[in-house]
Amino acid sequence: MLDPRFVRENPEQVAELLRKKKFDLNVEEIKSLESERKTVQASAQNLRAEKKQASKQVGQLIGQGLSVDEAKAQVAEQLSKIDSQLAEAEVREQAILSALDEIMLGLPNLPHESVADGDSEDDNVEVRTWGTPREFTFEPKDHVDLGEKLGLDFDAGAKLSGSRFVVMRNKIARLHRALAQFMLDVQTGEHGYEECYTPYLVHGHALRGTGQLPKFEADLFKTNAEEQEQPHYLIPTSEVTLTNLVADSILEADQLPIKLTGHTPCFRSEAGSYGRDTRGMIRQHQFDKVEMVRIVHPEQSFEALEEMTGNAEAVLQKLDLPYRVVALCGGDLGFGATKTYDLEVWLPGQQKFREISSVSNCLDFQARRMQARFRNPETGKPELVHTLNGSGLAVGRAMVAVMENYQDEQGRIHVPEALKPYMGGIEIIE
RNA sequence: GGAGGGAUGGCUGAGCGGUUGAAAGCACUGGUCUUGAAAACCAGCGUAGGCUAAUACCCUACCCAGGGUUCGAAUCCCUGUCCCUCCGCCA
Repeated sequence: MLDPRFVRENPEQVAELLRKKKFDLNVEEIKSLESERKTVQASAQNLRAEKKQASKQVGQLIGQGLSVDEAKAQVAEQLSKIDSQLAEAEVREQAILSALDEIMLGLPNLPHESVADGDSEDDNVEVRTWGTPREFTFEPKDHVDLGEKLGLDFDAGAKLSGSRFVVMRNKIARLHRALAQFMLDVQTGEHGYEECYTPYLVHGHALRGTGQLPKFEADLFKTNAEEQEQPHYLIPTSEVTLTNLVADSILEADQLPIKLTGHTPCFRSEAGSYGRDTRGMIRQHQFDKVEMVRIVHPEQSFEALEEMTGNAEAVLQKLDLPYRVVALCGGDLGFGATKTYDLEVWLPGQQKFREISSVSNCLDFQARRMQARFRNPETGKPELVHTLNGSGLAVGRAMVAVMENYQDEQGRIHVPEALKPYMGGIEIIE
């Protein structure tokens, strides 16, 4: 959430910035709701003050020896007048406040000044590339063709759960597990992240904290939808659980930065992407990811963004997979992010770079929703922290990249050097 | 699944339905004292909104959340969430 105060004091400026993100802010609506809020709130407050006075008077009269009924009678007429006015004022007040609240919760984060203009991923800016795509002496296959004989079974996934699910078997399943273990070891052992195991099901408030709710409910899987009970949602990423670990807390300055990582499955309904990437495991309803989250001092978030991007890159470099780093343009930037770098790995089967990691700085956008603060020693006051999150990396897509980049003419996969310690002696997947 | 207990300010922890936004202690901040520090003593110390030149007054709201009773609710009732104890079941 943006600072409501900033929004109402600078609606034009906010609208201008949000245009870069392709978000249309209705400035007039905000202005009129705001001015109405002020007048309604002021009158409701005055009425409450009067009512409070009257009630207090009853207490005082009783203290002076009047009976309760006599004391009540003294203020009855006055009170009934106040009550009817107050009831009306409160209805309006609540309607306006919830309308404003809904608008505020729906506003995306403001893009950083360094973010380029643009509508889609085609306008993202390449920052750097690493590695050289391998020259094949044969026609490289994509992971679906390669996986057919190796244990990557999309038909079995569909049989159990429908489209966009997969079953992995044998050495492919092992490779998938090895990748996750390897990534977790890199992030904990070499980059100082604390390993976490977190729930895969969360309450709505956690999703509200990181920004998936209320706006993106359609992208989530929801459980026990029967009314009454508070529903659980399957996490779309462990950014949700890792980041919300600091919700509703006031941290000491010396606890920062907090660096967390975890390996979890992620569940996405992929609403609105019916036609995209229907082949293979690029876009699944369930996939694994090793996530990185940092909770930092507000002055250090951009530095942390660069570092975290490097932390994700390290995994690709160790796997010797060519990739490029792009800075997302305004139109491609996510809801909570002010700036995002995507890592795109080279896929020989598609002859394309494909997203394998996304690292974002959310500033205080999530912290404000979560009420995650730290005590600033300079002011002695609690202030909002900054949060960042990034994939380090998406396990399924990393496996796709390994398969396609390490294939040979016979359709076998040669296990990358870095993964050998995790493969129990398996060097070739066939 | 069943039976109980609990949720109060940064923390611990009081709080007969009526000047209680809330005792006390700790922590923190300023001061006195001291060569300095500690101790001791004094004072201050929540958040948000409104008003305002103002981080000054004043007003309103907030004692887990949402409803309700009442002239008046931190205090009574209902629902939800979370935590704890016991029983049952269970990997």
